[in-house]
Amino acid sequence: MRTEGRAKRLPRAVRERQIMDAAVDVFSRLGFHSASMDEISEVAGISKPMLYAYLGSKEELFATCIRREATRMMEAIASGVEPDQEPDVQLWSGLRAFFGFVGENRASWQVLHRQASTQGGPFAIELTDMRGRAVSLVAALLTQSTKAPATKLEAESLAAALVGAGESLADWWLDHPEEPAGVVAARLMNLVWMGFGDLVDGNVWHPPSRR
Amino acid sequence: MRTEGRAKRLPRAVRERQIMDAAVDVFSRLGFHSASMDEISEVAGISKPMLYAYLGSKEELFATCIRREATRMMEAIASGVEPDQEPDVQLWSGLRAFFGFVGENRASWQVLHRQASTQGGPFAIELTDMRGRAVSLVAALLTQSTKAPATKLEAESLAAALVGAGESLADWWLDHPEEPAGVVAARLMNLVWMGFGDLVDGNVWHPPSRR
DNA sequence: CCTGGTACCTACTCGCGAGTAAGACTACTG
DNA sequence: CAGTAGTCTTACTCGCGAGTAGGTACCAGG
Repeated sequence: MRTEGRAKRLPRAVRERQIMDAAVDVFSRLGFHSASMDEISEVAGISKPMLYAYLGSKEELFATCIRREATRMMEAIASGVEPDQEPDVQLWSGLRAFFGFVGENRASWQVLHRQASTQGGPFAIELTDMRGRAVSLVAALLTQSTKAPATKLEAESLAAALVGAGESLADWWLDHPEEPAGVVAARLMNLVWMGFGDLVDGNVWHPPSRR
Repeated sequence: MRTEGRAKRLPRAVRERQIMDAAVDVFSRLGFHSASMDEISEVAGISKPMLYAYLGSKEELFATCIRREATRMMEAIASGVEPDQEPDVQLWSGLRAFFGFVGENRASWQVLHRQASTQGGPFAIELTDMRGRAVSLVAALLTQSTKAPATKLEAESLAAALVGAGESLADWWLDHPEEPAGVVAARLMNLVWMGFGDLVDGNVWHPPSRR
C-alpha cells in the first residue's frame, strides 16, 4: 500500500486548489444539483469535513468556482484585445480569444454557461455579472463605432444576441471538436460582420493581415 | 366552505391538462431538480398519487412537458413561414413567429430553453431533437439559397449560431419585456442578414412590404 | 515528554422529496 | 340497490445527500 500511497498532510493552499479543480470537474459533468459533496471530496482525494472546513457550504463552493473560472476567462479575452484598433479587428481578436479559451477549458465553460445560468441562487449573480461585462464590452464596441444603433437598448440587445450566438456556437463546438478554434471563430465573425445577405452573394470577411 | 369549493371528480383528460399546465409553471419557475412533485400537485389542486397515476414518474412528466411545449412552438413557427418565398422573407417570418410565441408563452420558453438543456437525462433527447429541427430548418434555408457555405458542417454551425442568437435574445427580452416582439425580431434580422459591417455604414434591412 | 495546533478521518444526524399502500367516495349500470 | 369502474385522499416508507460531532495522527516548540 506504500506504492503511490496518498500524499498526506499537505498545506491548506494546495488542498484548496485540488478541491477547486475537483469541484469544477464534477460540477461540469453532473451539474449543481446532481453533484454531491461526497463525490467532489472523493475526486479531490480528501474527506468531506475537510471540504466544509476549507470551502464552506455547497453553494459557497459553487459560487467560488464560478468566480474563479469567470475571472480566468475574462482575463483571457481582455488580454487578446487591443483597444485602439479598428472595430472589426477588435471583434475578431475577442472572438479568437474566446474560442481559444473555451477550446482549452471545456470544463470551465460547462460550469460557466450550462450550469450557472440555470441555478437561480447567488450564482446567477456572479454569472450575470460576467455576462454583463461581456455584453457591455461588445455594446461599447458598437456604439463607439457607428451611428446605427441609436438607443442604448438597441446596442445592448444586439450585443446580447452576439454574445448568445458565441455561447451557442461554443456549445455546438463541444459536439464537433474536430473543427479548429480559428475556423469556428471566423465563421461567427463572418456571420455577425457580413451577415447572411452578403454571404449569400459570396462576399466574405478577411482578417486584415496574416498574423 | 361551499363558496369556491374544490371542483370535484373531473374526468381524466381535464385533470391531465391541469396537471401539465401546473407542471410547466412549476418547472419553469424552479427548474427540474428544485421542483417537487408535492408542489406540482398542490398547484394543480390535486393530490400526489393522482399525479403518479396519470402522468407517471417525475422524469416522465418532465419529458411530456418538453414534448408538448416543443410541439406547440414548432407548430407556431412552421405556420408562420411560407416555403416558396425569398430566403430573407422566410427568415423574417420565422423570427417573427418565434418571438411572438416566446412573448406569449414565457413559461414554455423557460422550460424548453433554460431547464431542459441542462438536464442530461432523457430530456436532452427531446430538446436536442427540437433544436435540431430548428437548426436544420435554418441550415436548409442557407444551403438552398447560396453558394457561400460550402460544407454541410459550415451551414450547420452558422445555423446553430443563428438559433443561439435567437435564444439568447429571447432570454434578454425576458428581462426587457417593454420592447414589442416585432422590434426585437427586426433587430436580430438586421444583425444576421446585414451584419455589423453594414449596420456600421447605416445600411439596414427593410421588410419587403408593409404587411 | 507534554502542550497546543493543524491536517485529517470515521461515523453519525436529520430533513426533504420520490414513490406507494390501502382504502374511501362518487356515479353509472343493470 | 348491489356491483363495478374510475376518481381521489391520507398517511406512510425509504434512500440520498447536506452538514456535523467527536475524535485520531502528525508536527511544532518548550
